Amino acid sequence: MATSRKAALSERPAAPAGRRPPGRTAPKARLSPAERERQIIDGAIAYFSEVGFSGQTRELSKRLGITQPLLYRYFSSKQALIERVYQTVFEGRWNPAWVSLMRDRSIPLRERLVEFYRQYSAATYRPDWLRIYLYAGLSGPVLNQRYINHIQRELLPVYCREVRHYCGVESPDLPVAEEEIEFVWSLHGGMFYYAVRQHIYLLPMRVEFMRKVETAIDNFLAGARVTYPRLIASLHGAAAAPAARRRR
Amino acid sequence: MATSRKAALSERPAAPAGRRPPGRTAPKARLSPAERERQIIDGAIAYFSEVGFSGQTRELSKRLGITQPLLYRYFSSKQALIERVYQTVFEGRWNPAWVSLMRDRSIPLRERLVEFYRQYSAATYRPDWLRIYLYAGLSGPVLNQRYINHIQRELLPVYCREVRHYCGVESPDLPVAEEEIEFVWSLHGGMFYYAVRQHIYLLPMRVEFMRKVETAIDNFLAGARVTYPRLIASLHGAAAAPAARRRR
DNA sequence: AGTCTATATTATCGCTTGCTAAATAAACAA
DNA sequence: TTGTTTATTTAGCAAGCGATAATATAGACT
Repeated sequence: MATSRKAALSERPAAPAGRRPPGRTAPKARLSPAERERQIIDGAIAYFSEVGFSGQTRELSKRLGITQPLLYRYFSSKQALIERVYQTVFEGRWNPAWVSLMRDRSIPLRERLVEFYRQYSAATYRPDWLRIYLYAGLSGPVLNQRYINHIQRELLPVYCREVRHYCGVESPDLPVAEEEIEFVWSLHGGMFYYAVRQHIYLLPMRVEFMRKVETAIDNFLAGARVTYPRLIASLHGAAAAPAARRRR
Repeated sequence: MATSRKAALSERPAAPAGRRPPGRTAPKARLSPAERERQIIDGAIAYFSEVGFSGQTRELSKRLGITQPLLYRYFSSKQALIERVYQTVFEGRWNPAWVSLMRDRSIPLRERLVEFYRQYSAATYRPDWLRIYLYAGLSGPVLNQRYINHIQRELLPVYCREVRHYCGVESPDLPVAEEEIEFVWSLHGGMFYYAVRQHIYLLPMRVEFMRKVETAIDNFLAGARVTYPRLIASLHGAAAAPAARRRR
């Protein structure tokens, strides 16, 4: 990400590379393939997130300060570049430490959730990520399915077990049910839609994000104290009956 | 443009249905301008919601069973057609009765909310609406801003006052604050994201929508009983202090 | 029927777009 | 220096696209 900023700054050099002062980063001249590739990907993320994937390769190359055929030396087709953009954005911004954070019972659950959304929003609730995420979803569900499934398998079950613990209804033997996953999706969805309103619809947000996060988490947890035990009980009733039968 | 206006004006009793070759449904015959226009718009909604607004007019006309130049007899440009699609989708599916429903205290608030989401989801949480809504937001924020502002001004303040009533903290003099609006957005956002996962990402939803709605509303209201009075109190503290001074 | 008007089609223009081949020039090795 | 390599540019094709003018024809009216 720091690299993306750096690359963005080095756009639009004036002089057509004539000489190369030693020790100075030449703005436009020959770059090493790795460097150039990186620059193209970063530029493509910025460009496509702005105009969508129907944006033209000529305009992209113009913004990069290179000619359009050069793109095809590094990517065999526009589609190949697009898929590289997807991959970079989706796989590059997930932090596995978030799962550990969520599991860390030395911190009150409320604070864990607040801290998680602070970090998660800093990584993904940004215009480029959100726009590419939505463009991707509209052009084909596969990548978003993978992303959602990742969250649903890695993060949310932990989330659920911690909410169980918080509500005093720990059932280590009872696997996390779909109803529970869906239950915590509600909280997550509220945050996501805030980000969409802010960064995609560009609405003036009159309540700061972290303040909203705290309010939403407080309400979620206060409600969970009441409704989560009921939810677990209904699952026990439905799931434990056959299990009990098996036990006999 | 002139042609499309003119065509729209000559809105004859439509359905000329009398002149049909006996025993054979004429597939491609001349239609009245109103009929043809309607057909094009409906086809455009289906087509663009599927492939996005960069879809080609030739392919659209093919699906409609007409030739491509005919589109230009009814719409001066592709952009004009697109804007007509926006207008039809966004303005055509909002039901003002939802506001009255939300205000109807002869029904318990929980049931009002459930019923609202039953109706609202039937109208808007559908692939075509959601896709056009997202495509629109990505190509420019104006229309979505208008839609969100509509919800935010017409529906959510009512929503908030009913939640106040539910939580026993009615303050008719205290205008609905931004914090309260944002508070109820959380609930709404959770529903929206469910719809996106279902209809855009095409994920297998293992908890039925209305069941999720009930769980989410129950949790929202149970939490509100605890947190909403605190929220209102903090607003009173901030807003009523000057008012109290005035009272003296 | 025959006439006329507006609907619909055929043919095509001009521009854009993804992509490629050949030419150019910067870096490097001898 | 000279030669080799390869990053980069110049030039351009072929298909696709929005849009228009000219032409044909369905259907209403007398």
